Amino acid sequence: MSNQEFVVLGQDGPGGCCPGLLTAPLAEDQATELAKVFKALGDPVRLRLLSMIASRAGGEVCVCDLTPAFDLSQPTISHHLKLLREAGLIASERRGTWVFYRLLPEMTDRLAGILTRPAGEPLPEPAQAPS
Amino acid sequence: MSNQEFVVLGQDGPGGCCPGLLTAPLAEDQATELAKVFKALGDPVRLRLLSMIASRAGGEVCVCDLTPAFDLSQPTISHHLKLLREAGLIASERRGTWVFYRLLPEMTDRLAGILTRPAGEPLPEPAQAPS
DNA sequence: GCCTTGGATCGACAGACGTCAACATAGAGG
DNA sequence: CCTCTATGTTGACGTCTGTCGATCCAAGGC
Repeated sequence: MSNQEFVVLGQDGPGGCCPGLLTAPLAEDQATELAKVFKALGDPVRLRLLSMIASRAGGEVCVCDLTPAFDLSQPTISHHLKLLREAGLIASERRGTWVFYRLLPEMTDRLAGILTRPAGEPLPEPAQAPS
Repeated sequence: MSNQEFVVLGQDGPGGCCPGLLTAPLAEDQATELAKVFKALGDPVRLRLLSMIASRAGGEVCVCDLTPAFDLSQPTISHHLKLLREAGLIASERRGTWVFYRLLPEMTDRLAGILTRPAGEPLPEPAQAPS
């Protein structure tokens, strides 16, 4: 069950966290890895699942509490949970009969950092004729 | 050209910004709107395009500077730019012969806020048997 | 007017994605 | 061992998405 295929993401610069996406042109392979995570977030069902998991007091949710919240079959929910897990956004653990999911805050933190622009952004000025 | 179909997103609570996604279960229509934006980010080409636009000194990029950076046809790049525009992430403006794109930082700011968890997150404790 | 150049749009096609029913698997409890 | 419940996996199906070539529109220069 704990076979999450962690997404590694082209690492943070040695000095601080996350080059940015908004500051540097973003290399091709970094873009590919990042896109997988954003793609996992690009579905309403998965967003709601993640939201339900993350906002749960105690930090863990049983699948049996997630499934009835949707008009979807159980295999479909399971499929979406798998995608979120493969994206490195959540982790699962079996305890007895039930499987519990919890948020992996490292990934959401990373995304938030990637989408945050640096404080001293240069003021935009109209560009001239291009090259 | 300025016909960006702004994504509205179920609004921020009156007191502060962005209920969170990580704090409350996220309503169905909010999830749908949010998913559109994340889906726009869920492609390596669009991520690189956004990155190139956002990191450009001056804040604006001509399409003619974006297209040659990819091994893709010009219509394909134009298609991706359209999706980013419809997601509310960028805006375009024609000046003379060329079309310039610029980042709309409101949307990336909003996403960053949505992915940021509140400071005092309760410590996760193993849950008991579910309902 | 015509031609050229920069971009957007259209139509088509292969591949990816969301969904389901059917089946498989893992514990719990007889 | 057998059965029942809770989840994951598989195979199939229709739809959406990324890509292209062909075409069209806008602006400039002749």
